[in-house]
Amino acid sequence: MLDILTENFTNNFEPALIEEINGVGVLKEVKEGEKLIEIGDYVRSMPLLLSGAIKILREDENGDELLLYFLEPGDTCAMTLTCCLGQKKSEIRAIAELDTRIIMVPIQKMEEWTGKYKSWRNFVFQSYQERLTEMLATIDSIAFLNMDERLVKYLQNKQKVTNDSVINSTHQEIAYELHTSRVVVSRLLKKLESLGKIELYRNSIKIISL
Amino acid sequence: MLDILTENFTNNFEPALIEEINGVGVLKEVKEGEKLIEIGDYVRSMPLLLSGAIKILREDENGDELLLYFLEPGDTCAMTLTCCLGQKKSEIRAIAELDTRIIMVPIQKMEEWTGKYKSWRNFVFQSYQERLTEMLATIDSIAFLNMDERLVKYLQNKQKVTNDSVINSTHQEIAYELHTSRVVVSRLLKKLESLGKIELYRNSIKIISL
DNA sequence: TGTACAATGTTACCAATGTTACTGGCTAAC
DNA sequence: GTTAGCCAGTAACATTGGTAACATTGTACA
Repeated sequence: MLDILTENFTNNFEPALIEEINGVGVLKEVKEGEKLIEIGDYVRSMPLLLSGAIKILREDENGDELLLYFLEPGDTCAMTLTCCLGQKKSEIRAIAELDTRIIMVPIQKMEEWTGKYKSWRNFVFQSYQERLTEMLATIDSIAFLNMDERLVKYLQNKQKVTNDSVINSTHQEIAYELHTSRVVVSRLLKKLESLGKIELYRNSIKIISL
Repeated sequence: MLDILTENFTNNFEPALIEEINGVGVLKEVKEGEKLIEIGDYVRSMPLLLSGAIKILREDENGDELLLYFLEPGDTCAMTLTCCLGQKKSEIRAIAELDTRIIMVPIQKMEEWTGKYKSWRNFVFQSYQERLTEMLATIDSIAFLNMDERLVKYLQNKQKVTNDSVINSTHQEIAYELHTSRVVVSRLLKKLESLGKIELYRNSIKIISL
């Protein structure tokens, strides 16, 4: 695990900290589609993402979903931080977008390290910053863009995160994440296909150029 | 200033920290409507809000606005924190919603204190948490609610922040903050009035019960 | 007092999006 | 091979909210 850590976080963390993480952290592997955190869960440890990707979802009282953003290698979940510190329940759902490896660090350590390691503090602050920025981007999309533009952004984002120009999702799944209906997604995808920007197949979408 | 500080932040900060803030902080008074930060500004100091309220706005490339949330006494601007640390430009606009008093703290101090004072760290983390929570609430509103419900929330929020059941805004101003049009706001307000929930006057709205 | 202008009221219409319903194709499981 | 169920395409229609245009009212000020 020391190797993986050094490889992924060496730019940020001093060796002593890497050593400590290695001492208390627990490596966890999750399969694509597996749920990591459910809304209402209490969170007792903090994830450091080594490989793969995790999608963070919001849900309203009717069970309607909305994709907030993706976590990528080197990221941590700022929401989790706050949950840990405040002993609060999770406000979001986290699901592995790909097969993913994470290191789980107990909360107490995380608090101790903020006093002890400058690099850790910077890491935590940077994580918050990134999350706030992602949230702003999400707000921009919902507030200022039409559904067709949101769909394009969604596809681009998905391509980037999975590093694959073929997206293996059904229209229904996309509709959930954008909080719209399957019919609307089908309609807009068909339009994109007729413009030659994507190709549609059963259970998958091939991105040509967006 | 020491008095004001003790009064507003004594629950959070240890005396030594209050002392330090008192030493380097600069008291600033801003009038209602005055702009504190513009999108693209570099931010060099961090605001601690003593009294009044500040509204935080987002804008897209067309100049369309959207109200994100309000800062209230005891709050600080998490966006500013990240801007300071990362030497980034502001992503948001900040305007005094009421006559407001703030203490401006230089960035260098803020970084120093995160290593030195546990209470400061907690304050900063808590600020981030509150901001993330507010952003989630904003996302919920935009994504899951119709305009009539968003308008009601807006009015409730405004009432709470200003501590006044009379809202002194034009329909056009409300439309900007909700990112909709004046006609729509007028339409929906009229409906609320006919339901006996508000009373409409020129330049003001009186909230009866929402 | 009259004029100009800002704020609001109101209507008609349109575009975007959501909803419902039905179709046929594909595929896994038997 | 048959069947059941998921997936996608499509049409028809409903709803929400945005746009344009114009009328009316309130207010400041010449």
